[in-house]
Amino acid sequence: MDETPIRQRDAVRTRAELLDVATEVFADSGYSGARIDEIARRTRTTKRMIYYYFGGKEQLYLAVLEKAYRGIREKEQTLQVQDLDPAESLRRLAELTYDHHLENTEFIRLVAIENIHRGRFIRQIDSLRDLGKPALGLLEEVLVRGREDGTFRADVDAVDVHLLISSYCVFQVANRYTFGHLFDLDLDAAENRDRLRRVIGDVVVAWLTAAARTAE
Amino acid sequence: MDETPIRQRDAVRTRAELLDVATEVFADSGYSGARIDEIARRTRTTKRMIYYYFGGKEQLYLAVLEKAYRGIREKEQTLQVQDLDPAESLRRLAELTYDHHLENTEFIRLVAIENIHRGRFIRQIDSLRDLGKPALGLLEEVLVRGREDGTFRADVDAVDVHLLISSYCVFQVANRYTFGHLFDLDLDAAENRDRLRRVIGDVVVAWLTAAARTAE
Amino acid sequence: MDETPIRQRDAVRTRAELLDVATEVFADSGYSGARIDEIARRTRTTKRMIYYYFGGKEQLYLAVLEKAYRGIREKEQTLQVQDLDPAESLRRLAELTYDHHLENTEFIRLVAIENIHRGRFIRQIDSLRDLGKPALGLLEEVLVRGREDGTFRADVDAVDVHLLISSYCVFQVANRYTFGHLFDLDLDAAENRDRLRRVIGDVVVAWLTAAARTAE
Amino acid sequence: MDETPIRQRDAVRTRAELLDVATEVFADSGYSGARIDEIARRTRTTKRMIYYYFGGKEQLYLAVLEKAYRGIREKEQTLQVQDLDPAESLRRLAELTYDHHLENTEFIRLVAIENIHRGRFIRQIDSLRDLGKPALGLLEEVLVRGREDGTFRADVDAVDVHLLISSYCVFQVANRYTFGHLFDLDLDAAENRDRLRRVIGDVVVAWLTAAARTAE
DNA sequence: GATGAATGAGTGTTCATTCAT
DNA sequence: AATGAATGAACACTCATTCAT
Repeated sequence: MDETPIRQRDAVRTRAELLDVATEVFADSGYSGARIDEIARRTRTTKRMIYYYFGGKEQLYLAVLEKAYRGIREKEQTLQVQDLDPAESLRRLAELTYDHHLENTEFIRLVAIENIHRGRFIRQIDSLRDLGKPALGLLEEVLVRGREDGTFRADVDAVDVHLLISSYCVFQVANRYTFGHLFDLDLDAAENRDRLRRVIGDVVVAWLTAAARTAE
Repeated sequence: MDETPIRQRDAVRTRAELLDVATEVFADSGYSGARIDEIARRTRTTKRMIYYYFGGKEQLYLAVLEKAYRGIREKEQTLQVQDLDPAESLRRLAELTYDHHLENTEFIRLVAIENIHRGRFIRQIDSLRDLGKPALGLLEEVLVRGREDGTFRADVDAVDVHLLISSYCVFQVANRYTFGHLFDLDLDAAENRDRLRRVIGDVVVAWLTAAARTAE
Repeated sequence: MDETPIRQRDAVRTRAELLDVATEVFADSGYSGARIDEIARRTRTTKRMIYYYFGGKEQLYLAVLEKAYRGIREKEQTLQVQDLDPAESLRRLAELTYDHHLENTEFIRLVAIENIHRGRFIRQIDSLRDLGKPALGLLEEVLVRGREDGTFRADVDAVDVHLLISSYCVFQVANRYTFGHLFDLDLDAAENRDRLRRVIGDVVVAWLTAAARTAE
Repeated sequence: MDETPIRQRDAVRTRAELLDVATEVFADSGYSGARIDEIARRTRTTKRMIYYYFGGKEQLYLAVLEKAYRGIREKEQTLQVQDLDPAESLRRLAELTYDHHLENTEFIRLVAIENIHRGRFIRQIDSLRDLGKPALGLLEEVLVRGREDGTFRADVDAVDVHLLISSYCVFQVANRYTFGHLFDLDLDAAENRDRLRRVIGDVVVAWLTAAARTAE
């Protein structure tokens, strides 16, 4: 099946390895803090190859960023909540998002790094523009079902719900160190996770159902 | 009245100026990305003074971090919500926090940077340990009032409410660039602010009042 | 014959040149006083190369130290005194050592520098541990021959003889400036050398033969 | 008796303290390696005072050097060997010199440092020129007595004997680290001192008496 | 006489990158 | 396609010293 010549297959593998290691290093140290030398050292190749395959530090970072975003969106596509009632679907969606974020700390860190740089790099990756929107589709679907059966208030946008859920879940990962230090609470500890996951479910359901009930 | 010698007054001013400029530069470029030379250049003094007053890049960053946290907590102390009923107090608190964060983007950025470094620096500043806890006092007070008059559910902790509000408000600032790029929504735009502020108020009130009503 | 690529041959030459110049500069100015910039300036390359080839100032100094010691020991191996009677062999050995030291002032200076640093650097060079011992072999041989034919006293160790000779010869070079200033005697002047060389020969022969005669 | 005003007495004490600490630091680290800041830190005053009292690093070092040499010569004046026969006097002188050097390692180190700098500093201190010569007086006296009673050979100069003894004794201190490393012999260890002291006594007596006996 | 504040010039080191085959 | 050698520019930091009262 795979008729790619050995040399080329190696090239592909080398490229992939560089990308993986670079992802780790950038996520770990930030863009300025990451060292080309360290990336190379953690690889079976030399740093010369980074220039050969990617052209430079910035292009390598761009490749890391694009791959990370694509990977995360692909995983999101697999969420399944259709067979539940609207409120339960919403709660489920929030809690799956919560788990999803805790499992992808590397990605969340890359996003934080990118924001430190005011989105200077992501703005260069056109293919990522509006990449988020499809992710709203599933949420929108749930909201429509909830509005139709009168469970959910009608004045809340899918993007606002997404913003709320994302904020909460991203914060757990992105701000875990300062929050932990100041409030003496380990957001990453297993014993807190169930409660923290339930909170975001409770919150979104309460929010979406609140006004609806009020309107009764 | 002020008999401090001129030279010493200058010293205080020079130190303060260095700290202010360093705050800007670190918030702008991160720890690794910040340049001692740039900080000095933007000042009336030379980079030699950074070593004279602070000892080095790391100590300067630590001073920046401590000052930023102290400043933010002092501002928080001035919030006033006592004369409102529990739900309105809570909404008010959330919305004031929202404004507060949007006005202190530099601080939020420093916090993000610190988290990229896994809290390595903040951990060295003992005076900041548990600095957050007093900030919970006001919120706790509101929750107690709400529980007492039956408005609020009793099973929600102040720290969890604070986590929810902080997440939402921090995200607005910290993730504004990537979120804006992916969802084509400018979280910083004036035309969105009122709605976004109202959301967090609605959310916390809905959440805290939801179970109470349910319990009826 | 030599199929080493030009680039690599250059590399070897560049490294060697750096080492030679560094030897001069360290011997001249001591470890702290030596300047990386000056070493580079006296070379066809840049100071960047010092870091490329050696890693830093300390490693360069270590390389200088090791090379200097190895060079000196290699030269010592070439001494020939077998065909003389014990007393003449000993005198010859002392006088050759004398000449040897006067010809290697750079090495003696490096040794003095290293002692100022309490042997902190040489202790890191395992390959130099016990490097001196082989140097004792030749001397030991002469002493044995002298003891066997009754010329030499039997209660003197080779290492003690070596210590005496070394002391005298090293002092000529290492303390030449202060001794010259205080006693108005130029230890380096050609007109003094013959007498000073004869002294150490006389001394060791007198010492080793003294007790033997006494024992008669 | 001492009517010096308090302020001036303090000045004298401060100067003396600076000199003592500077002696330690220079002897420890060499001229380039010594730090003005460290000297000040180990003092009850500030580094500004070094400039006030001495003018700069070089002048401080010169003061240290002069004081060290004067101190050492004063101690040497106290040696007493008159009441022994020539050979025993000579042996005694060599062994006292040996002890003297082992007790003044700081001075020996300063001398080594000065030689590293090719006597550049000591040459500026005219008062030290020929300071050594008086030290030869005692030795000269012994040699004369020995020649007169036929014990000592007549063709050996006091300065040559002094050179031999000095070489041996200085080496014990100045080269103790490298010699120890290469020959695995601790020149500073108590268990070696008696033997090493006896060696220099044996050597000079053997040397001075050898030719005399030969001449018989 | 005494001193806290300030500093210019350099010091060892590191960075991402390109040269030359 | 692949690579070992080389590098300019910048980097954080330190030194002995002087300013200004």
